[in-house]
Amino acid sequence: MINTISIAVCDDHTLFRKSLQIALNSFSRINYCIDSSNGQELLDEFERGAVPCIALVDLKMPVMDGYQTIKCIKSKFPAIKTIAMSSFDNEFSIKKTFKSGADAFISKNDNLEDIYGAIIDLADNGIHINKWANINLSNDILIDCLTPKEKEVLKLLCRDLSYHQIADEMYISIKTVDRHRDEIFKKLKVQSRTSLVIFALTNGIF
Amino acid sequence: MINTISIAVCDDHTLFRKSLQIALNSFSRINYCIDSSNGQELLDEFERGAVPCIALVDLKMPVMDGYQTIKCIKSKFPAIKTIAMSSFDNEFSIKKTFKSGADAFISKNDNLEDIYGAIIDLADNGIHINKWANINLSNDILIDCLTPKEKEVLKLLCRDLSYHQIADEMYISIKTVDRHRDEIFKKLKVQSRTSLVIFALTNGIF
DNA sequence: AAAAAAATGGGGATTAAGCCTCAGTTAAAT
DNA sequence: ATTTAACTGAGGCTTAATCCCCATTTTTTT
Repeated sequence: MINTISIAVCDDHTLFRKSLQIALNSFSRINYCIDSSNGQELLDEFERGAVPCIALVDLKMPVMDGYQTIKCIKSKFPAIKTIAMSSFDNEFSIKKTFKSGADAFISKNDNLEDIYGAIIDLADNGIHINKWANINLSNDILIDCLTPKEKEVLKLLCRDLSYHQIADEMYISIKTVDRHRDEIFKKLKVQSRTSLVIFALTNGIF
Repeated sequence: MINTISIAVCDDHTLFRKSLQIALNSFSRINYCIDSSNGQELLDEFERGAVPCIALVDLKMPVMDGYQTIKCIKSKFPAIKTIAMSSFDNEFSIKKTFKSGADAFISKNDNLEDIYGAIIDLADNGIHINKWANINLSNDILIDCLTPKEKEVLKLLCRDLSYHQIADEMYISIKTVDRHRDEIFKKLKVQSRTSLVIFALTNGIF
């Protein structure tokens, strides 16, 4: 057990990042806290030798999102414990987070004490039993039940491409695109691409 | 000029709200800082007598959004200076913010010093020349050029209602809905409701 | 009072979306 | 080796969306 804990905060919103940094520094056991505005920047810091005990990573970021960032950290710096932070506390985000190898998940609706609790747990025991972890991660949900091709079609549908354009992009026939769309609609229980876009954007899917 | 400044922070994300609160309290001239998670709660606090010098209000909140909240504050507690905070620093949000009667606009991409600067300006001089204010607020942009009826149609289009449903909702004919839509498309330069939804959601219009 | 902007809605046309069934092929899993 | 899941695509259909044109009435502005 280490008494002083070093932290890295990674979030694209400066106001949040800097505030959280100050807030965390007010806890006695946290001795210092670096910050960066995206995943790439964070990894660069680590390469330069500024390696913390724990990294707090926002999921929605430009350049390199939180999932990718956590994956990279886990492969290059396995000693660093990672905590994902997200505004979207739905099953999809949480599941994807743990699949990326994160050690904990914190919602932006949680309290500072929750995040500090996770930090302490990870620093002292290397593990944190997440309050979000039991949100039935067992049964497949929503986008997770989509096949690779269906996900690709979904992504293009949400970029407002027509069937024709999607067919061109994927080198398949319009009819196949239509079949994929049909499956997506049934699996996600929607009847229009508008619903799909609303779903994807409000849940932070892409 | 008052030496001690009291603040209220209103934001639905607990983690951000509490962090900002701690961060602001670290500035010597800020003596205390209350917080609430939505506009209604904030106004209730004010009614109860907890009236601060300055209110920091997030624009995107449940129950009552930032624009409405600022309007209410300005009508019921005109002495309180308001600063809007937003993740969306586009012309639309900024313009709408000042129309609501806000005294300043702060992007969540700004630094803590920016927000502290705005607070000091407002507390000492009652005015803050915003770095965002000169972002050509003069020429009409995007959604702002829509008529009231067009905005209503836009809102319903983004809720994935069909023309038929919109017509029913607004007590007008489908043909009129179609004409409104036509105008919206031309004004916002889009060709599909999907683009419209993407535009609205990624810019925090609704 | 005159002009401009907003709201209304009809006619009509093309295109895209959505929905269903069926069926062959390929790849993965048991 | 056989079942299962994924990918592929055809035919055909219905409805909704998109995009023109036009005209009238109401409201607002000048």
